[in-house]
Amino acid sequence: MQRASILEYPVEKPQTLRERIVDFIKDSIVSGSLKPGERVPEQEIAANFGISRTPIREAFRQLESEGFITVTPRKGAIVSPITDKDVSEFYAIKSLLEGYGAASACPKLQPKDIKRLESLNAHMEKAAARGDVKGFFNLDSQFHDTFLTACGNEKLLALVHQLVGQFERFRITALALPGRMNDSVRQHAAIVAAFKEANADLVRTLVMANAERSGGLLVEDILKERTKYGAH
Amino acid sequence: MQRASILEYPVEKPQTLRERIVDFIKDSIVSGSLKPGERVPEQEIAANFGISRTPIREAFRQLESEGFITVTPRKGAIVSPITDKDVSEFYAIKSLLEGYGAASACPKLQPKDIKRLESLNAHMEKAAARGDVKGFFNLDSQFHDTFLTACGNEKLLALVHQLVGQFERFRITALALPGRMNDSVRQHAAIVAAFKEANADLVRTLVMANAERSGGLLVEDILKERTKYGAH
DNA sequence: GCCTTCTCGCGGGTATACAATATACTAATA
DNA sequence: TATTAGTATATTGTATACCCGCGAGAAGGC
Repeated sequence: MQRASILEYPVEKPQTLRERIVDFIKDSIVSGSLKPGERVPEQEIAANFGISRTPIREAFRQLESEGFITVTPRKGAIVSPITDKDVSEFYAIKSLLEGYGAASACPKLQPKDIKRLESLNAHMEKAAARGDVKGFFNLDSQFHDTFLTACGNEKLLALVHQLVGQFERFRITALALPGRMNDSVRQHAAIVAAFKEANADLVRTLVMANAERSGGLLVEDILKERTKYGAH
Repeated sequence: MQRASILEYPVEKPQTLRERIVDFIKDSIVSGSLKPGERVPEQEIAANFGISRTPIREAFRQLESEGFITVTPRKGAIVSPITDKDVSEFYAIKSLLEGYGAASACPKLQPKDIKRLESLNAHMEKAAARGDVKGFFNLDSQFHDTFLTACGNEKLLALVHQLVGQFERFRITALALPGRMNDSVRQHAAIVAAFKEANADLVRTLVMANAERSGGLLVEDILKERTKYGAH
């Protein structure tokens, strides 16, 4: 039984094999090394990790519930395909939930929260300048989490996290679209200004616009890609 | 997410043992025979069903992801405790999602959908008159599903289903509060009228009010119960 | 030559055995 | 008597073996 000698994660290290497998597969899907529609055979993973199928099967159940993979009995698991409709629907929901969260957070936001938002956006501007999509993405997540946490609705926060986790690879694609990061920095600045004014309705509108813009651009991009492939 | 076990015709039974276990535990929790905080030992279930622990453990992973149980490694599973804060947060989110879904469905709703809504509400009125909470609940679910389906956002529908499934026992409690069913029938009538006018904003407002009223009354009731117990 | 059917093998579903850990209980000591 | 350390037991985590459904490919009939 190998113990603790596998791989040390920075902060929180999964305890059970199942959790490690869940993280591994999620990362593989999000990073793109596992593509939508691709099969995910239990035995192969078991062999690669040198473990039995049991923890892997349990990981599959969890990943299935969270929407990462699709399992058909007696046939096996594949990475869940995601269509432009899925993306479009996702952004509509994200926009709604974040808009509400932001508006709710508005009267509760502390000066230090505002400072944090400003600081994060400043860092995002730098990340945009050097074209650091991944860094920008992380800062952006923190930006949104700041007001989603402040709004106090923990279920909302958890729900948004679940959704964005599933669509992470698409959101990164959206940020990588030309000009999108700088665009987003400007939108964030407007959001912070609205927070300062404690204008909840404006905050909601701006936050929703931020999400919808990302979504709109991304769907457009996906359709363009599809047309390109369709022409071939 | 699994299909709702409520209105399901007994045509197709779950194929795998795991699915059967998932349904069984869900039903037990929703019906109240498994209480929040109560332990859910693998072995006991395995013995009762005369099967091994393997399918049960897989069912646990799924139930955990859907929020029904809470599993701590090497300690075991308990039915997820639900606080008044959870209920309050749930209704806030339900209100948001359904409000949006209703508003989106507004311009798309066909005459037959409106007729369906009216018919369902008429049946609800009868159910209310004879105090049939469970029947009312089923009709109410169909009522909401009608416009959530019409809105076309499948992810939204799935998300709402996941949430309401988890809070089913509380929603039934809410309906059982004195006068709530007749109250709800009146609210539904107003919603149908707004749909007929194709007034999307009004529809959204009314649908949100419908959810918030249930939530408010239920939280009130929970707090009252708690005070009562605290006095003992 | 094509279609049908049977068989076989791959892979997922389940059972069982074993390892590891948390909790309860006991006992010993201050 | 109270506290704590040690042990026993129960329960979860993991590994392995077996079973069976499903599809691919071979074999035989038309």
